[in-house]
Amino acid sequence: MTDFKAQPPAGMEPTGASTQGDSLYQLIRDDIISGRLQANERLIVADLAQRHSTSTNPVREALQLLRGEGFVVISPNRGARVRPIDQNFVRDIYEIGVLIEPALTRWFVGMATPEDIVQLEKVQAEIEENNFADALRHSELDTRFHTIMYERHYNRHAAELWWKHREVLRAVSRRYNFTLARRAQVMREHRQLIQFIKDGEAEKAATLVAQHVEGSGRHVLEQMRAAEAARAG
Amino acid sequence: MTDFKAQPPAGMEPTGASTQGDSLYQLIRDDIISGRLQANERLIVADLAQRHSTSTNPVREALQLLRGEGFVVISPNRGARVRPIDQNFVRDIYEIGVLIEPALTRWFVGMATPEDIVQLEKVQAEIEENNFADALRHSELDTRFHTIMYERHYNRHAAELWWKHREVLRAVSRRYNFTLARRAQVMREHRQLIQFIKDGEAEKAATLVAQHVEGSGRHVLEQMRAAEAARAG
DNA sequence: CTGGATCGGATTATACATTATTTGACATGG
DNA sequence: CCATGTCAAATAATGTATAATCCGATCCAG
Repeated sequence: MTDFKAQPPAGMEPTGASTQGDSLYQLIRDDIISGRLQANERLIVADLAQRHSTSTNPVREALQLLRGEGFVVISPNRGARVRPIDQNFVRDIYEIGVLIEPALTRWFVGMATPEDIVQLEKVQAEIEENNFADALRHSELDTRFHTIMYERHYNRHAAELWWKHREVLRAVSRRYNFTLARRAQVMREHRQLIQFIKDGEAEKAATLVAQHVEGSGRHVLEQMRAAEAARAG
Repeated sequence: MTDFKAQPPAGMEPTGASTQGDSLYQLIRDDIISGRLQANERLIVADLAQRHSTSTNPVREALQLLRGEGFVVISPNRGARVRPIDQNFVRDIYEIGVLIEPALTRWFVGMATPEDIVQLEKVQAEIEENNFADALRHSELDTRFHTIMYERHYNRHAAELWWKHREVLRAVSRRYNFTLARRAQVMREHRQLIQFIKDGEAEKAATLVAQHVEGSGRHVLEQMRAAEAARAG
């Protein structure tokens, strides 16, 4: 049984935080993602420090990190607030993905070894086997699939950017389900992608990935819209 | 006399820092850019606090900010170091620019008003008038030129990313001169770009911008290589 | 509506405790 | 003698605690 916790691409943890700052970052981020913290809610340093029984310094550090990832907005002298993860936010990130991922893919096609293909096929087999039964697991596997392609890219900046965005998107989409249509499409595109990589069809692979990411974004945005409509109606 | 200090696109200061943290950020960043701080030099919190006569807290904050912009590398329990702004670093950033800027441009072409065109032409006129005589001024004007195109883009993430990268690149290229060939090319491309925008030729404008950014990156990298060779030889 | 008074909380300043890393003296095995 | 390993002191990072200031928002009297 393979574990299916998504790992950040080798040698690129989001670090820059100290031990405690880092775990605080995790905790607060989870609170934001899970919705325990409302959108736009104020994040009061003293409160957070007390709630997690630390002093204020680590809290500030964690907030800075969260700001960097886009989960929190800080305005000088007015403190931090939970960033509302709204449709615009998600759209922005997907759009950047549509621009960057094809480039990462194009490079990967030129560099892929037979072992890489085996890896991809193995993960894809797991995805098919799981067949969306366990949503969380699907998310992790899907992330692993793309990580295999991107993690060795020479452009560390681009790969890092991708990973950061990926984490946000994973957090968001965790709240929704895949429609049947989307499930079929994901499978189709992954299989097709593997084929293109095998054939060394860099351009086709890149185009496909652009579609894949865009489709994924469109799907999540639909879900968000639907959920919002439900809430309003 | 227009001032030619490059302004961040409206409503998007990179900050999130407090007054003092912010000015420290500026100061340290300048020290890094100007070379007063060596590559990989350790940034000791207590020292910096003393040098700038503040306490350690704002210094920590400033370092976090600098880390976010890529000027500083922080490793847990080992503190902060000046990030060597090497060729890979610069290449990575330009490559991302080549992916993102064309998309921003494409949108701008569809949205540009006559006033925008006037603005662009005015800045371009200033650029031509200055004709690279004052390098710093050229840099600011060139930045302003592109800011006009990007600052109103609906994708705030993308625009912000562009701006952050722009600041780094401006810092780096400040150290070098434009070759004659590059000067001519920049002028040509700007003029051509304005024309495409006037004609509503979004695709052509996008392609041209990709070239423009790539050319700019290539040029800076050449300079860096040359400088390094000179240092070694 | 306008100019303070007030309040919450961010920001800054200190001082100190704790912990991890680095350094250099010294010892040991080859 | 040199390479390697060990250990303790020195160095800084990190975390805690507390107080002083400063800023922005709100309330209130005029």
